[in-house]
Amino acid sequence: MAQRQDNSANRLDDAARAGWLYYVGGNTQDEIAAKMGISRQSAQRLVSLSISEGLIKVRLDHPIGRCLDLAEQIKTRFGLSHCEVVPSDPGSTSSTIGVAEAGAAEIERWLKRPDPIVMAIGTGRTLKAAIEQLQPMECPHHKVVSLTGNIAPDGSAAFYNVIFNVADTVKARSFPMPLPVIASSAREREMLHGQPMITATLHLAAQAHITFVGIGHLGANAPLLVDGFITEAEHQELQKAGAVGEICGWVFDAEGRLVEGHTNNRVASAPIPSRENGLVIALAMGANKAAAIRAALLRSLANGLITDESTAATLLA
Amino acid sequence: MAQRQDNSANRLDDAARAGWLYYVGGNTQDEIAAKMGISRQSAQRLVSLSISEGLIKVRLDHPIGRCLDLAEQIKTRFGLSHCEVVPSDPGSTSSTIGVAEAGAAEIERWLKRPDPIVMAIGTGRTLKAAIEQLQPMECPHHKVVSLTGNIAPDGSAAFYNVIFNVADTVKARSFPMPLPVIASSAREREMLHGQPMITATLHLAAQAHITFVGIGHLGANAPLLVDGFITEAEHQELQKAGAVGEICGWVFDAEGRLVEGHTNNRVASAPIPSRENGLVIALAMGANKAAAIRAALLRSLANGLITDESTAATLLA
DNA sequence: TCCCGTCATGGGCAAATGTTCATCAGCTGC
DNA sequence: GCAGCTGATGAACATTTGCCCATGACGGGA
Repeated sequence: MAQRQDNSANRLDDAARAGWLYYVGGNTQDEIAAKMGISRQSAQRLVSLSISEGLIKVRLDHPIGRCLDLAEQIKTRFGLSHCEVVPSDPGSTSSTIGVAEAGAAEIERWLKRPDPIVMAIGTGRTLKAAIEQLQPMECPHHKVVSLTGNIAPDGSAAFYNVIFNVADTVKARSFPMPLPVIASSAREREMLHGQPMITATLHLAAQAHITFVGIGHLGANAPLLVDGFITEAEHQELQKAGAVGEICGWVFDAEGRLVEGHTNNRVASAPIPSRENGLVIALAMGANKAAAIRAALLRSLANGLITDESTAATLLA
Repeated sequence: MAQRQDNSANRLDDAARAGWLYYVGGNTQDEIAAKMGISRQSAQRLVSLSISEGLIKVRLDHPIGRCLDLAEQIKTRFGLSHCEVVPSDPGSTSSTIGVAEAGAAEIERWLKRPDPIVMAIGTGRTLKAAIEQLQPMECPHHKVVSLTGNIAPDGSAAFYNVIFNVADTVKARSFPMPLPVIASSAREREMLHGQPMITATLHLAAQAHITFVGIGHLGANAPLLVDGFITEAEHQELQKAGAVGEICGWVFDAEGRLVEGHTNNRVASAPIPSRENGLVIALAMGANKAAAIRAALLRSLANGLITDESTAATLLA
């Protein structure tokens, strides 16, 4: 067992070393093989392992003119405090590519501040992808608070709740919400929210200086539905009620108005923190989310956005 | 002029976009060429431009990354051909931890070579610890030669002379030096070195392709003193003469110059093999050795180093 | 003890990448 | 208007990389 762990730890060490030699040191795989005393094929495997394990992180440090233009236009059109547009890869089917990296960079910028801040974190695939790009750092002076419950309907941990990942990576004090994401009734929600610890966490969330949220759509394969937070019937009801998107489970229509009744009566998430006193940045891209994003921005459910070029163009069209 | 700026800005924009598609998007250069409507060669040039312009930032998220960075800095600063930095264990008081293992790995890499080589070996605690980590192997085609005598002042075998251990473990032909470490006089040294077998061994040592040495300090509890190779009086004289360290008994000052006279007149060790034609790797770590290590590297008494993170940081400070 | 599944290894090959070189467009100065 | 220079371009070639596969080592279980 110890042997096993040694081996796998060594393997990662080796992968890191190979990845460093390759990407930072600029060696060829042959050179790496020679330096590490292994075959070229093994070196290749280590290099590729260093990528697949996420040891190597690549970031682009240059604002592309067109993206800057789009960002500026979106800021003006929707009255945002912050907007970032990353290049699109027309061929890629990834729904987070680029936005995750840019989101991570923005989160890091906030965490690097020496003065203590409260950062609120939503949930979702995009946010999770962003968190995975975070650089490990030491931020014991910041507080990171989750806006959503971390219990899935089947009782397991909600997979896309990322508060623990964040806290682990940046060593900040974390405030999860030990709640279901959507309660079984309005009554239950009130009861849960009445618990002193939850109340305190909700209070903290409301004070967040900076918030990062994902935006979910409510079309076919809506994340809320796929992840089992709502039933097929509820999904159809919500669609019938005009719902186009959701943030932390809070469902809104094409004008960005929260849908009255339905699941919104039972969502146990904290309200989206104030956009008057703080910055709420949404991370979202993709044609199928465009309507949801536009709606959220119209009513200022978020006052910041990180998206990609083609989504930005769609929003402006 | 405006035109010029536009062009160069566009070019950087394109470079950024190409670099992004390549590194973040994972496209091939052919795909980038197609998407951007340029030839593959142009795409290649843009990608390479994005690197040379520093637009693309690669980061390695692994403790080992810091070590590799330090190693690179030390190589540059001291003009070394080889440098390896192992992670420090802040809690450990061992003076060889990590370095011994890394040294053993490096020795093994050399011994794995199919073409015959001459490996010279110094002496000391660190080196002994490294040898103990060696994997048994069959290397009858290599020669291992000792740089130092193996007779302690009291006539016993010098404890930290490791040539026999090496030879045993790797089954190489070994060439020990049946001499005292420090002769009783310069005359005696000349006489001893005049013996045909010794002369042959010294000649062999001078040709070493690869040499591993330890570095000793000359502060309190200097190994030379503790092991009885020099007297308390000699120790004080050496310190007064500015000595800060020694390699194989050859004492040098803070600039890495061999101290004239004193014990250096009587040291029976072979001279340190050529750093022009071969690689001389020093294994050393620890705050109390830092001055000695720095001195040795400044004058290129060694052109390779294996050390630990905190020592590396000290060397660069 | 032996069998079988798992996994690392290195050979071989196709794809991708990097480099060199001849060419050519566009600009500068005469 | 023209020679000369600079820098971009793509063809051709050399190198490097990614991947598949046969092989063999290792470990767990019958």
